[in-house]
Amino acid sequence: MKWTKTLIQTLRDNPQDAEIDSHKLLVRAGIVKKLAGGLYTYLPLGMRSLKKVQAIVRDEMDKAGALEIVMPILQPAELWRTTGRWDTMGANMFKLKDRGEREAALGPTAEEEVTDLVKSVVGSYRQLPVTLYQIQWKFRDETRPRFGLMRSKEFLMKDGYSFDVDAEAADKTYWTMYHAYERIFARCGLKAVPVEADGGDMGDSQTHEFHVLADAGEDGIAFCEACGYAANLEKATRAASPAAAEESAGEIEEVETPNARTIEEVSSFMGLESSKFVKSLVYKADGKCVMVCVPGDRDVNDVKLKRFLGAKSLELADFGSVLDVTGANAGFVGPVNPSDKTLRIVADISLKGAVNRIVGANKDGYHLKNVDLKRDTSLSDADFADLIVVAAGDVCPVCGKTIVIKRGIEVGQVFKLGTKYTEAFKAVYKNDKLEDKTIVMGCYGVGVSRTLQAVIEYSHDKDGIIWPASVSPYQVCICLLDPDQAEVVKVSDELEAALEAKGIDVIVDDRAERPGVKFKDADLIGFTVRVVVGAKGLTNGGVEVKLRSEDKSKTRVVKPEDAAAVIEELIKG
RNA sequence: CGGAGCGUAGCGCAGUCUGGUAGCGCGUUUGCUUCGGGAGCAAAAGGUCGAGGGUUCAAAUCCCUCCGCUCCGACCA
Repeated sequence: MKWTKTLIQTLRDNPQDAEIDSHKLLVRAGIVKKLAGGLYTYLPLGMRSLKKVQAIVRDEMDKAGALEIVMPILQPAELWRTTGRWDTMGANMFKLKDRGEREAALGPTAEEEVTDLVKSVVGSYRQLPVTLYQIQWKFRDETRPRFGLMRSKEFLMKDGYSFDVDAEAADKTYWTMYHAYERIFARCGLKAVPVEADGGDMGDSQTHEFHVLADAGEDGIAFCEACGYAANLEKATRAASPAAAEESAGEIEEVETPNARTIEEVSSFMGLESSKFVKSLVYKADGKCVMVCVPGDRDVNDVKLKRFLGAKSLELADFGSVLDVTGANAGFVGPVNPSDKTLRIVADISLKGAVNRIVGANKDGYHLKNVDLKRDTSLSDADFADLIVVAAGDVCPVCGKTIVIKRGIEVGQVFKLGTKYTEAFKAVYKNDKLEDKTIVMGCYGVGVSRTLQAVIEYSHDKDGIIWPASVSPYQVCICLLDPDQAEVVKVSDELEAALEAKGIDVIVDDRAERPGVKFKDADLIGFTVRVVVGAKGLTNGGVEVKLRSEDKSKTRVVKPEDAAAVIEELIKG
């Protein structure tokens, strides 16, 4: 392909609306162009890379025995009502009506759609197991699209769904997919780490997220470098021990703390460390108020709390309810003697046995000193649990070493769904005794467009993108320095043909530009291999071959007739 | 949905406070010179100043309404 025959626009300046490197580079290198918030056009270069990621995903899915299908993006509301997700997913879905007032949604995912399909196609255990997948555009009405393709309203996703006869068979399928995912990301040039995640509404279902570690990542992950424990912050637990009884409890005492509401304000007002405080938050679990106490320097983990309480819904209580149950406004509430004596109080395990803490007094403008949680509150042993978000320095629940926190970009997830969807749809098969059995499901997602950006975030430098050969828009860029000299053009054309004959895709920068411009653009776009073909080089013995990942000073001068073979080796290596 | 900021040429920006012929850099087009890390000179094209309404002799600028975008937060099977 000749540069002048395609459509490439590179930009010198960073777009004003981009925050992270990969987003800036996506736009500057002419990979994508924004249409509106969260909506992007894939330009010719971006389309090529996107197709290469898709091809890798497709290849690994096929090898893992999954069958490709494609289902409608426009999904009838009825499907979603069957599982109740028309309402529970509600605001995240783009919903619409046709001229006959029939409701539908642009698919944000397809569990319902695929389960409905399988229910009508599968009837016998002989047809199982089966795994179906599609690579299809998904739509989510994100409250806040950001970071380019990272979180957009419309994105390309590979979604796969497995159907097995029982949990044991589903487990086997799960790990088949897990290993396929490891290969997919490795082939995209990524180091993606599987981390344990929370099963959400699916109860204790097993699930792993695949994350590419990056400072720009949106998700926090707890890691133990000693034993390899990795879990996202919703899920991560810690080996927490009750507070050591180092000191004897003092007399409880009321302190005036005017206008000091937050832990930060109160601790600086009183001149004490925030860890000496107990942060008390009032939540509504299934509509009923619950107070949660955690150390002042820690955050409540909503997922753990919800699970501990066995609640279906959980949200922070409104200010009015807080006042009703405690007798004070938010900022001055605490576990000691709330106005509602029936208020359920729970606390993080690390507060068990804690003495001499400071808590809100349930009286505006006051806090209590020297609180002994056992002596002064209604908390019993059963009210303590691991309820906080793990933080750096916590103790690994597996090996007891120290946990570190890193950030990651979630590029994929594998999930055991159990029978949540198949029960809702009554998707059953007949076993060999002609008994109806509910099919056991799993689902497996890869954010294809997000993976594309993750590659850039993972692999770039100050000059631009550094594409791995597997997903580079073109694997080789020939910088043709003297396009007006027939002899030079001939060498370039022959090399282009030789590379293409080897199945290597190549773009020839045949623009009437100065060398510097071509080098800058080649670096910015980041083609895996750059070849310089020019009159000067040819008189000095050949063409120059350089990997984008190599230092600028590093070049190989290669005889033109040997170049294709050398490049082939470099790409393989 | 709350808080903040921005919207002027394809891209990046100035001009708005203090109303008076719409500017700069990059990019684009043409010509000449240059030619190994985003060249120089010369000429040129390109704008309903986000939209609508109002004030005024006069509005990019002041006022009102709306729309869009970005960031922080909330949200994210």
